[in-house]
Amino acid sequence: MNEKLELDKRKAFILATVVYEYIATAEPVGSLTLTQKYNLGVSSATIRNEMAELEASGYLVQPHTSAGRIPSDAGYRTYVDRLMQPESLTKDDSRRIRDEFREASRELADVIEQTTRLLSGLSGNLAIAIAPSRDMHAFKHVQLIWLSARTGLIVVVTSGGVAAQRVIEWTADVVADDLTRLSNALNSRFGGRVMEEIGPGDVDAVCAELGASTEIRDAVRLAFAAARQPDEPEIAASGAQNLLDQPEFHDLRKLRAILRIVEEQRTLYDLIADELNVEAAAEAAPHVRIGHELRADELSECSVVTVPYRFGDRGLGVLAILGPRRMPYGRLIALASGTARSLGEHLNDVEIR
Amino acid sequence: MNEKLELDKRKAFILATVVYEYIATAEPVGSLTLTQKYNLGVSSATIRNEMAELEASGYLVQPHTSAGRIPSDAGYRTYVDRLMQPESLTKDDSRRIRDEFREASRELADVIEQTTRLLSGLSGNLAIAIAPSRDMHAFKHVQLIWLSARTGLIVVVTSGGVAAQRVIEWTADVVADDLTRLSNALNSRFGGRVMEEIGPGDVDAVCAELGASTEIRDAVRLAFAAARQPDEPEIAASGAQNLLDQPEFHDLRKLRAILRIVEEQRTLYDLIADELNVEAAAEAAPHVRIGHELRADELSECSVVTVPYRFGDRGLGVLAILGPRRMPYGRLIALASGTARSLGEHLNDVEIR
DNA sequence: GCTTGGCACTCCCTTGTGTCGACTGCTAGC
DNA sequence: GCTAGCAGTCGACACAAGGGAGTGCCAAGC
Repeated sequence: MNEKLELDKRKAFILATVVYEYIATAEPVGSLTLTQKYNLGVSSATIRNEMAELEASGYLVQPHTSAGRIPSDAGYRTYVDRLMQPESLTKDDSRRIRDEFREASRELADVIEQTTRLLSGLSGNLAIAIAPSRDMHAFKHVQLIWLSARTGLIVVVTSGGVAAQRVIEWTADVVADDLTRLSNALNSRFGGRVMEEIGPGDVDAVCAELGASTEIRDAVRLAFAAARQPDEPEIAASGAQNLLDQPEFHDLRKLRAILRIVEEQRTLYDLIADELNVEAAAEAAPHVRIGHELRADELSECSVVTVPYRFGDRGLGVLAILGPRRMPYGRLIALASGTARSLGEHLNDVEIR
Repeated sequence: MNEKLELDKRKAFILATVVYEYIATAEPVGSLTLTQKYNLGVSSATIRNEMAELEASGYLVQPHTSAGRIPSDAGYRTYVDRLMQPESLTKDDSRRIRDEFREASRELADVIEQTTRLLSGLSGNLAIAIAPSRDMHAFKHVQLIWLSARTGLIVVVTSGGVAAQRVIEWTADVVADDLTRLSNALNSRFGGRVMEEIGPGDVDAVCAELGASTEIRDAVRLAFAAARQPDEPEIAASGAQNLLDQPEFHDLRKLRAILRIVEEQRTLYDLIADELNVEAAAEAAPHVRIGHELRADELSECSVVTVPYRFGDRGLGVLAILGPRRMPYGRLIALASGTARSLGEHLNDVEIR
């Protein structure tokens, strides 16, 4: 790969057209195709010269001598950053998104999953969603419920809904009144706070005041910990079978590598989650990572579009679309952004105030 | 397909060996292979005659003239029903199952998913689990929780854990005391009952006695309905990428058809759920369906092993393994049965009494 | 009458060959 | 700087030949 010479207008147009055409056809693009299908005003020989220079500069590559050119990572990157024209949602997509969220669940986990289904259906790729971070949720309510002398239930509610619930078994008998008093004390102490402000120490303090047993204290601690940070990352993915339609995944090894990533939620989470930190402060803008930019060999022929979405000022989640590098970036960015916006609005609507 | 003549001992052995060998190698089995790898005491010519008769009777088929034989659905069926020797769990599998459940979650949805992960890992196929039916769960507790004048939370607890929870918004102000009184009334009325005995009429009666608003009544009704019968079937599947390793799924069309079935939970549920009814009364025995017995064209080259599992006397779920017809039935039946047993025990342990 | 060795036959799969077509790079001329 | 023309490269495809695995059948043997 040589020096990246600044692209003159014609080179830029040729590069953009090659990317566009390759995305559409999945076939290497030759000089003749370009002159025939697009009005370039010059002959194919000229295009050949230009394409040779674009290849020397690292924007295009040639699969083999007698084939046309396909974009390199750098070619896609330039296309996405500078050449492509932004698209907006079509009326139809817009309507489908609106309709979907009109009937969406109030339950966070369900919403997340439903959203990936919607987005994978619209985009024809694999869609992923990470639930909004919970640290900024407002504490709403905690209730310890007496089920029997040796069992109870604890429920923590935040502005995002039921954030933790668990059944507890105790080794010593517990009285219902004690649980009620503790619930009341916790509620009055924590009311108005944001979840990230409530640490184990705060729980301990309240429990100590009321003389709660260590068993009860531990249960409350665990519930609050789970409310802030669930055991497993809250993530959903769907539409893996869409990838089968893409010619680049007809190679079984690549397909297997990707399916493995999707089934292992942890790696999937890691793949997307850096967006949570990077973009936390910045404006919620779509972000595209192409091929090797994903820093995963299995994904070197993939691209990912990520869009953070806001849950009021109460947390940040991420939507993502994963597909072949040869993806319609403009449309997918519009889809992801539009869906993220509607998702944010929906979450706002179902927020507990 | 002709008359199914009763198999004499030698035919039975040959059929069993062909199935066994084909399961192991995925290659059509010829007469020479049989005489060389297995001690049959007769020449390959004799085997050829026998195999021709087995084919005439419908137990074997020949992919093409110059190939060996592979089992037909009927061949697999006979193998599974009468020829195969039952296997028991290996020490190693046994240990892995035990270890897994030792650390398993108490949360039903998590357990189900964890189980499919375990079973797909052990079996190298696609594993599916349907959560136990809830009708026989014992009602334990219902709690209406006041969050604010216009919002509340309702939680229904059964012997299986938290069966329903939902946040409710009201259009008229609600007083905390009313919710508490209603909770108490519902609890004392329904205590000791089984969920299937609690209908909307019963809820209405209690609400009417306490003069609860129609809004509150509807919320309670919905919560009880959801506790008995969730909106979506509770089902989990994992290990789809295992199927990629099987040569029969290297054909992309077949693969896509199967992935589609797996991603559509509804069809997956329908595929497995008849076991719930059929086996409800019978003893919890493994059941194998082979090829066309599945009554789905896309699955004509697949088999499914299903094993019901009991949650005490309180409900019935199903574990299933889906894979190519050419699956190691003995091992998979042992794995599914063993996992189902451990799952039942685990659920019993975490049951709320 | 069952079994067996032998043999002709079938058909898939692999390999090799040749043709075709797409595309390139280069050169000479405008 | 652009273009037409041309030779060269290489993959895709079709086709034929050969090898190999396996069969069915038959005649001979125990």
